[in-house]
Amino acid sequence: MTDPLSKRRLKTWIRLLGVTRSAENHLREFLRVNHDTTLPRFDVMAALWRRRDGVTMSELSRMLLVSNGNATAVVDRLEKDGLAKRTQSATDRRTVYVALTEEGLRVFEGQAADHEGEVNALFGKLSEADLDALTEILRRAAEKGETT
Amino acid sequence: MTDPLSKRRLKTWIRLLGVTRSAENHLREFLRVNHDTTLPRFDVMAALWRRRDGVTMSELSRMLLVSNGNATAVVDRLEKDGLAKRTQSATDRRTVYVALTEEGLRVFEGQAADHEGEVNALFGKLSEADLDALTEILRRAAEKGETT
DNA sequence: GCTGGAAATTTCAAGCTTGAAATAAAATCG
DNA sequence: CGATTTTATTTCAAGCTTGAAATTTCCAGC
Repeated sequence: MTDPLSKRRLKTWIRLLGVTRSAENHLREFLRVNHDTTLPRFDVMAALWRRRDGVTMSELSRMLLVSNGNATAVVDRLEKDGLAKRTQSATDRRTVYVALTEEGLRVFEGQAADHEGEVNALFGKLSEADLDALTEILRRAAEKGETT
Repeated sequence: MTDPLSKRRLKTWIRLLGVTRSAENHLREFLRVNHDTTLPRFDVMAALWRRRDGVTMSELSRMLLVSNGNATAVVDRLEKDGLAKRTQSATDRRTVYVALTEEGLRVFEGQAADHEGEVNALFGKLSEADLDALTEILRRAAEKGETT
């Protein structure tokens, strides 16, 4: 039988997508204008910053929810610009660790502070209660289980 | 002065992005496997279906929150596959209307029913109250005003 | 120690996406 | 009217992204 909430879930998903895209577009423009960088580069650098002691390419693509090939391409470009570097694992010759360079670290930290400010402004209308509620709903949404 | 909620807003935004990407990845795979199509094509067709009496290229890209060049490229491919067609405006020779063809309409309606079912399953854990709350929070988030 | 399968990464083609520049047509206004 | 500006679309280069295939290395079981 058809779920009576089906249409509402679809509509809400479309709204969610709209808000997310809109915020992404805003942040993309912000990073481009103020830091001459792109969202994918920023995302990769953020992941590398969060795991400063080293990440493998696979972990990186899992963290960012993108394909392996994608991670390879973005890291290639960051490496070419001297912002990231690869290191072969000593114990497993298939594995490659990626990390920010000194410069990458410095550059990212400058971007990150600004980026946080922009996100804060973008979602300035959300109160603490909103954030709590949203977090809880997102947690439940991520369960992707059956209809209640 | 620094906003005490700033870090929480950032964290919530990252979660929101994670849930959205995860759902998009799932739906992309679903459309690929079951309907041999892609998310961007589906999105464009959905917009054309919603506005069956015709949309201009500009309206289309605004609806989807993508660049003009992007809309052009996707519509080009849909047109090549006989799923969409362009028509010159009679009154303004700059303007182009896009619409689904008969086949496009038929194909989309098949995909859409399935897609809705998949979204419903994906967010099956969200109750009606959750959907109400989420919609309200998203509405507020979209206001992008100052901190309260 | 072999051998077959699993895992980590890269490569590649095709499609997606942006932002800027180019084209063309319409609107504004002196 | 004619010049300027605005609007609609396309084109293009560069970067992003996927999914599949290729490579290399490790691991499990014989």
